[in-house]
Amino acid sequence: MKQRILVVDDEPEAVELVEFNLRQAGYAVSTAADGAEALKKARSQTPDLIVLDVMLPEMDGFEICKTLRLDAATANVPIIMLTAKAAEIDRVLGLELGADDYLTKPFSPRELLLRVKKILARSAPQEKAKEQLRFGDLMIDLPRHIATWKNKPIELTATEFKLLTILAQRAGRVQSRDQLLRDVWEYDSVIDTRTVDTHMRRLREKIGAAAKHLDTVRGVGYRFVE
Amino acid sequence: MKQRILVVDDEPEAVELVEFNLRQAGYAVSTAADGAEALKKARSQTPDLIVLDVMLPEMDGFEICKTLRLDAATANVPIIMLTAKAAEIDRVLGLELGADDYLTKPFSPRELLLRVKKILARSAPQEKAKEQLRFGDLMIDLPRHIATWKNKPIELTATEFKLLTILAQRAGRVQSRDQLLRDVWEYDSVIDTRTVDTHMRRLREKIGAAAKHLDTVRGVGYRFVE
DNA sequence: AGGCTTCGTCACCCAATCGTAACGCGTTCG
DNA sequence: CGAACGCGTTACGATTGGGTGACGAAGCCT
Repeated sequence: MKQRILVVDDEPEAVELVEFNLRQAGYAVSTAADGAEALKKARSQTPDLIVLDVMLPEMDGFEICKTLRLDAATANVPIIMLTAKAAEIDRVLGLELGADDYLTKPFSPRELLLRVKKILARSAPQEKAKEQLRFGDLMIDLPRHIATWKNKPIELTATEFKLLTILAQRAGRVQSRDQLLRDVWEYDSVIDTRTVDTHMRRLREKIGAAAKHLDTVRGVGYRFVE
Repeated sequence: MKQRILVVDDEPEAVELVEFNLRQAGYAVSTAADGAEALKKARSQTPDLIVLDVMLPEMDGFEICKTLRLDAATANVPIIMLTAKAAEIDRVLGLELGADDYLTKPFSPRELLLRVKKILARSAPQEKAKEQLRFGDLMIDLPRHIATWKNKPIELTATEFKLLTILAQRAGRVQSRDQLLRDVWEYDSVIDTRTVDTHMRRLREKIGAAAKHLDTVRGVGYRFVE
């Protein structure tokens, strides 16, 4: 599966150049011309890397960078800043804001690729086999056994946590009650299927607003929607 | 404790400039003027970072870099390469050889500091995690086999200490009783899982106020929280 | 050998958690 | 249009999981 890179720049030529080179190198590329579009795409696509120009109309690169860092969904996406000014203050700000690297324009495509490759190589191994699930403001951390909503922890019992996890891991696909009993309660369960309902209810109660992710499919079972 | 940086360059002026700025920033600095000296000091002092000029008499920066990477004692020390040539090939080589970053001369002291700080910030927490753990007023010293609370020593038995250590090293992640039995008691243990409970109790008793770090996750296991 | 520490196991107890039954409401279907 | 059905909701008894105290065995030191 290709890694996705979001390129943010208001100059079409610059975007084109960068996009071409990144595609050539085998990456999937999205683009955005302004801050609003950048934030929207960053959030919806959660790319593996963002190449971000500092000079943008309305919201500049620093603003975008800050905002991205504040949102749990994009806080960990590495960012490479592009700046036309060689002025050092820009660089400092760029790095201290949480950017992972920067390039001063004009830069060679080769140098860009080098930086991109390096950053991705560093962060790739961190993508531990789905140890952490994120859906908007909802976060589920398997090893920590913690679920949070808007960074606030949700108190869940062991079964509730497992139920939520199973549903979230199969996001989009409907799970029948029998299926859930097998996966959450471990097969062999001679348990009433209505038990699932009760636990779903308790789960919904506890996760509050996040309950919107939990869909009931009448006559079939339950489904986690993103 | 200050972090040590080894600066390798054959031009005394360059060394002086870099050394001054790094000291100013609070780092301990060693210097070397050629490859042989660099390798020797790198091995004997195992600095936290090496700033390495490419252009050196006899053995050049690339050679040194390769050699450092081959030696287990220095394989993981981050390296920042300095190059006077803007030629890209140098950069590529520098990064592909395992250098962690590079700077082209002339560079500003501020930019160097920025890079240094960034690299150290990335690798520092990994190193610390090995010898000494700190969580607020609680300190665990692995090599000394000592734990303290507000600088006052806590008397712990061998198993208690190991249990605490394992939990602290995996801070945040829940450890099941079986997991703990395997890691603390060494696998093969035909020990009752309830034994873990007892030791947890004794541990909590002894560490007193620090017990707030030890969380019970009902139905799952135990977790060390920061 | 004797006293002390450390360790593993057991038994007891309480509270959190779980499974089930019962009730009620909206939906579906004959 | 009404009965059957499916699911949410509430309530409650049963179970489980883990804290706690106690005890014997093994190791360690003097």
